[in-house]
Amino acid sequence: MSHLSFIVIKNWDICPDMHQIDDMDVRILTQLQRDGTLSVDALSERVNLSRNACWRRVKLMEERGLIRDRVAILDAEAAGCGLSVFIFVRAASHDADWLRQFREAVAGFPEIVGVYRTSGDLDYVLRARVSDVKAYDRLYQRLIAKVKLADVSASFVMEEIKETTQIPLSALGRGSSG
Amino acid sequence: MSHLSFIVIKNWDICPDMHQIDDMDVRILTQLQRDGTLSVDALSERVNLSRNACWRRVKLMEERGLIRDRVAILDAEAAGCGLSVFIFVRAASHDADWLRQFREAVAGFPEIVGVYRTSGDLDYVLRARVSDVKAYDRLYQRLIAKVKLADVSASFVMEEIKETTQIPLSALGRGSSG
DNA sequence: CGTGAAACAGACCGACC
DNA sequence: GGTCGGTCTGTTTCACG
Repeated sequence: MSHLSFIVIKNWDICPDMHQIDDMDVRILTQLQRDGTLSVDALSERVNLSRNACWRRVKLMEERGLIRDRVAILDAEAAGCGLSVFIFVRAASHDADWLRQFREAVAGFPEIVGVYRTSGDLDYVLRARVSDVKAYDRLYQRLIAKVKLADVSASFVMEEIKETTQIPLSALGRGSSG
Repeated sequence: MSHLSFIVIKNWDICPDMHQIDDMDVRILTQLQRDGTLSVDALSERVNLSRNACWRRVKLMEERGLIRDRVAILDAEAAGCGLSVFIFVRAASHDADWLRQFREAVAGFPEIVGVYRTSGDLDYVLRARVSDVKAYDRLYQRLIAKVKLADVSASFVMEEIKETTQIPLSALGRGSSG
């Protein structure tokens, strides 16, 4: 496997307009996922490419939407949102109207930082960030007031063992460390 | 409640060195959580503060670790990691040695982007990003080969309804929209 | 906190090999 | 893809009110 130095993107036969990511792109993206403040100069040095070629690649990946955005990541604890909660939800009904209502509800709560429909088409996993259990309860009350839910159960995060925004690029074509 | 315009940080009586975040800081952080590429100039204009004062606040919050880092956020789909999975795990044993082993294992897998110990002290929620179900199975096999686990169940994400890195600052002192 | 300014770094974008 | 060099924008740090 090690003679394959390029990365194979899934769906490239289905999506012909999807562009290939090569090894150099992976190196650049790996750096930018770690530190988005890197100057093109510093970046080009780390990935072993000229300033200009590096800049062109970054711009291209930004245009294509591969690099979606650059943001500041805050310390949740220091920002007063030290309590993270997973909320497991079962839909009260199955129709499009309910889903629309649910979408609008969760979109309106900044405390809810993630909402995922999971396999089964009935279950949802939510993630919220609040200051404490009292704040969670207020969120819960406001949520169920806006949308009908069957079976809501919360799991409070005691410890964040790992948490990263980095999409795993090194594990695409081959096995990763493990 | 609406007469309280300042933000109350939890634990400020426990952590006397923790600094207060005022309304202006919240405005700045809100902007930077949305767009980390904002120049100090553009930022100061949006939050209604002078260039220099704005710059001083940003630097201070960076020093204090409130602004943990600035990173590039990639499009997972375009990066070939379109499948997101929640993995629910029960620990096989309860001792410190197992936990150490578990920590090291998950740290070594870039596909595993989140690991949370949840209330009960026995349950863990993991989140992984992989290219497809086959890649998930490979990850699963490698994971259970490294660490003993009881009850592993996976939930595949069919749809990401909401996903943000923004810590909810506006919902700290008062109720948020909802 | 605000202004202004100066010195420097970095982004951006040609032209060319 | 690499190099050169220009312009312009943005950062960083002054001094001063």
